[in-house]
Amino acid sequence: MDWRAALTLDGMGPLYEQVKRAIMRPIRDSVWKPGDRIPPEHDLLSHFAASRMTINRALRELAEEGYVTRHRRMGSFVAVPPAPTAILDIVDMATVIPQRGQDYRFDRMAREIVKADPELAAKLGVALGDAVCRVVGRHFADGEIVELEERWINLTAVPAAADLAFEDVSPNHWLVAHVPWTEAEHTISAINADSDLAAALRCPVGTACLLLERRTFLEDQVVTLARLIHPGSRHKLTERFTPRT
Amino acid sequence: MDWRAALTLDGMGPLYEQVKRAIMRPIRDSVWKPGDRIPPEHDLLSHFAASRMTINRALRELAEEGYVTRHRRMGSFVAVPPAPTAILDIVDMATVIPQRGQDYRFDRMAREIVKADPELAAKLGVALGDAVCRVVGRHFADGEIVELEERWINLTAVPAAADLAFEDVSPNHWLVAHVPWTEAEHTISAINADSDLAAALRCPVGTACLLLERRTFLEDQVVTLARLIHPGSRHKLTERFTPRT
DNA sequence: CGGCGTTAATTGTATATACAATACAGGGCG
DNA sequence: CGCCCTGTATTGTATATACAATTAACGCCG
Repeated sequence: MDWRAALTLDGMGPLYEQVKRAIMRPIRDSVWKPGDRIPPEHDLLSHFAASRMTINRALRELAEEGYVTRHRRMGSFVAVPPAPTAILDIVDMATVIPQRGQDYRFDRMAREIVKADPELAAKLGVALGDAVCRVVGRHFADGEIVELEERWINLTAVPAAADLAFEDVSPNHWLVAHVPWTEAEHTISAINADSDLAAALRCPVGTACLLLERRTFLEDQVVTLARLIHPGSRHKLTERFTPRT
Repeated sequence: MDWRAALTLDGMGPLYEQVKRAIMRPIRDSVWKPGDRIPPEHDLLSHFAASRMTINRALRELAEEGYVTRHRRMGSFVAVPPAPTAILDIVDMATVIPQRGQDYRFDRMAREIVKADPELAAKLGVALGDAVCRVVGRHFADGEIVELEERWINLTAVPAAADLAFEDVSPNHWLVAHVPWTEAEHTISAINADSDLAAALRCPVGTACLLLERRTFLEDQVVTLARLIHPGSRHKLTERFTPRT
């Protein structure tokens, strides 16, 4: 019954939006965790002194947005956060591979702090000579190389990364957990493996590889730059979407 | 007043969803074009014999989904579709290349009506032996080969395609202009050019190429299947997007 | 104890109604 | 003519109410 103290209206905007925010607050703050029960409409209705249609609209929209799930007779619950699987979404191998029941391992090959040369400075949007953390490593699934990751981190935007070794945890995995972002830019192309790449991927020279370059932004500032390379024939990436006609 | 004939309910599912589909039909079929006025709630209400809340919910959700725009006192209008620039969106070379100031040409290499073999039938979701139109052609920009298109069209879903030669206009261009769709599925991979592909693209054997396979759906029915192949080193595809949360 | 019908809690949809907010349209008036 | 004021069409939100659908829980009965 103590949920009543946590759910307060903020008096701004339409009532149904206030109710949405009131319910999102304990969800955002992890006071209510995935699977937890949300009070039924009838209780919220009396608590907020609103009509059921208003409460229903708030919960229905939260359900459409994926934050809660609802079932007749059973009630409403905090949703489990969706696993990101779409291609160009942030795919974190450390999360995806175990989900497929495979054994995951990250193998760091290099890590250094470099000063930005003109090309890197332009791509990262930093000043010439600014410190950038560069990490190279491989992602394994059941012992097979799934992805080669070459990563530059803007230490001006993410100073905490300077103290990390990235020996067992990939930059990708650490970044998605610790650094917020607002926008991402992707470039996909196909390249032939040169001798260095072939050695790193343990594939024949000349093999067609899928190269995904990603720049991640936080409010117009480039946070990080990644080159993710997949041995082409083996790994396909799919997504499905609906048009925004 | 002739809009009344075009707006019919289909009797399936909740009323507000039927109303949504009824309104989407003329929008999807371009009978109502961007900027066109949608009848006000009051008129729809009497036409469908529904309450205003139901009509309002249908239109409100269509607005949230980006298909219509609404303004108090002014009414509801068909939304102008956002310019399709994203990578995996429908990219029509015949549109994009002239926009870049380059000279565009389509060169048809083959066209045939085939009967679906088991693999094709499965991919297109048609019965074994159903008629399928297959077209192969190349897209040129300033005389250079930019894309090889191999296309299968489900003639059950798009019978009109049986009468077209696709000599100068690509299947892609014709389809985006004439055939509505609701969903698309993409698979991206990298392949090495074999001798046939190398000949078609006029590139060395073994060149890494970007292969984009696209299945386009209209209400769970596969309309068309495309294999779009780009010489990898030269052509990159980019998109930019914001996270969902 | 097990199967089966009943009840009840909860969400899903629909209607009728009301008032507020917005912004165009038209008229009165200087 | 230009300005303001009011009327009005249209969408936005809120309430009260009703019935349908789903399914867990209960209780009855063999």
